Amino acid sequence: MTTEKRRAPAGAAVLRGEITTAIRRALMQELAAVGYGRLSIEAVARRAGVSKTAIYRRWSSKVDLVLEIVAAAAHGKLPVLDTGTLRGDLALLFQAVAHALRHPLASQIIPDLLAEAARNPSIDATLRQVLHARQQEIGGRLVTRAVQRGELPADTDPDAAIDLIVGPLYWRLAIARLPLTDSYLDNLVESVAVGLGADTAVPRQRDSSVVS
Amino acid sequence: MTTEKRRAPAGAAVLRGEITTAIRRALMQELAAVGYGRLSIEAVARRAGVSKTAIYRRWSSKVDLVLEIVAAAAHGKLPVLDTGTLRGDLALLFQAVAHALRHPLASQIIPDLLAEAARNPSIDATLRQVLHARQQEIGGRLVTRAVQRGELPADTDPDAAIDLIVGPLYWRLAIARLPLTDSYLDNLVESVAVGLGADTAVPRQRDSSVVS
DNA sequence: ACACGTCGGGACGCAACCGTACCGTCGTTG
DNA sequence: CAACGACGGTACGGTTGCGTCCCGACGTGT
Repeated sequence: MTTEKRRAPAGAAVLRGEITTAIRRALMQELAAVGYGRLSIEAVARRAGVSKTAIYRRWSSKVDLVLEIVAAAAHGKLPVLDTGTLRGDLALLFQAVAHALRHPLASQIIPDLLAEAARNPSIDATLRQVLHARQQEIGGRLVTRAVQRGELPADTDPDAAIDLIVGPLYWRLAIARLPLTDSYLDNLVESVAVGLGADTAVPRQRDSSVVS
Repeated sequence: MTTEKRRAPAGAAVLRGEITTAIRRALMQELAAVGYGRLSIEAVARRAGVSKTAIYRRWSSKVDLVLEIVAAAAHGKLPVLDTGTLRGDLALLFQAVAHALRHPLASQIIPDLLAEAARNPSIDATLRQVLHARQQEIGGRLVTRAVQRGELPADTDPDAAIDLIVGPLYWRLAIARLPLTDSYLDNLVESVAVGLGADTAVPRQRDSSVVS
């Protein structure tokens, strides 16, 4: 390999970032429009206003393209949350999830890819990495802190808690596609908190409320 | 139209039920294998061991085929439930849903079609008819009876209740694809019941910092 | 026994897409 | 300033699937 002796690409021989950006945007739109199953490279190229070669020079195949872009888009989303109370954490988490799923692109792409993950190991692995792992981490932290505060029983199952936290919101936004109001979110916070095992009603702190 | 004067088809000129059945089965398998997006009539015909014509004689297009068969398969599933208690109703409903989603075919087909419904009005309408409407009906009845028994507050929002009931189980089975144990279901029944506003757990005192 | 008429099967034309090879273009580097 | 070399775009063969048409086969009703 004489790669060391060749000079680095420069000038017109370097990838133009604007075109890469256009491909990314077109892919997301196309993914939302037709889904992963019907996704075609040619359609992405048409929508982006570039040639197929421009895509194949950057990614080797359809899965590569989708995985890289989706992973990048889903990375660094949810914030670190520590409001001091279980209900505060839940409210913040729900706001973040709701905001993410309000994007029409996300609300169409995510269910589609989750369904595709059931039959495509590569997609499954990537989604588990960027979505599930992240949710488990955040949910696990949320539960752990709540247990430490004494808001939840010590034997709370983190996985079950995540189901209870994420399930209802995901169902409403991504499946049933019903509107989401502030009062609904408030009620959901209370329902989930109580369902997890927290004391009912107004957050009367039992003792020291400041734990950080 | 002289259809009245023509005699009815008979003998070899009548649809053979065995072939119709083979097509149905092949469609479900193919749908689970490649999803609605990539579904092809030819693949269904190959898998069923019949000719394309056999399919086109029965259904006019791909959407017709999928909609008719899926609607039929999803029809008459969930039982009428009235166990006398909210927790009993929930346990029974969860058992039914879990049983339905245990079928690998269903657990792959349903999320796929739900995702496809976001962009295909025909599928959306059909699914709302056979799934959502049914769930809303059952969930609504469950809530109504619980309210009448005094187990739930009178102002319980049926839609929100359905999110809380169906969401966690659907998430675990269809999205996260984690295993489902009896103890998990028991805990889920209790969590959902309490989350909906029912009195906590076994008639212990609400002090219950120790919950097992 | 015969005619009826739909059956399932194979073949065809058409369209879309994949992945690649080739072409002229263009900016940087020596 | 000239050569380098990857750039974006077009064209191409191969593959797959759609929807339709024609064919012989076959079982019932007259």
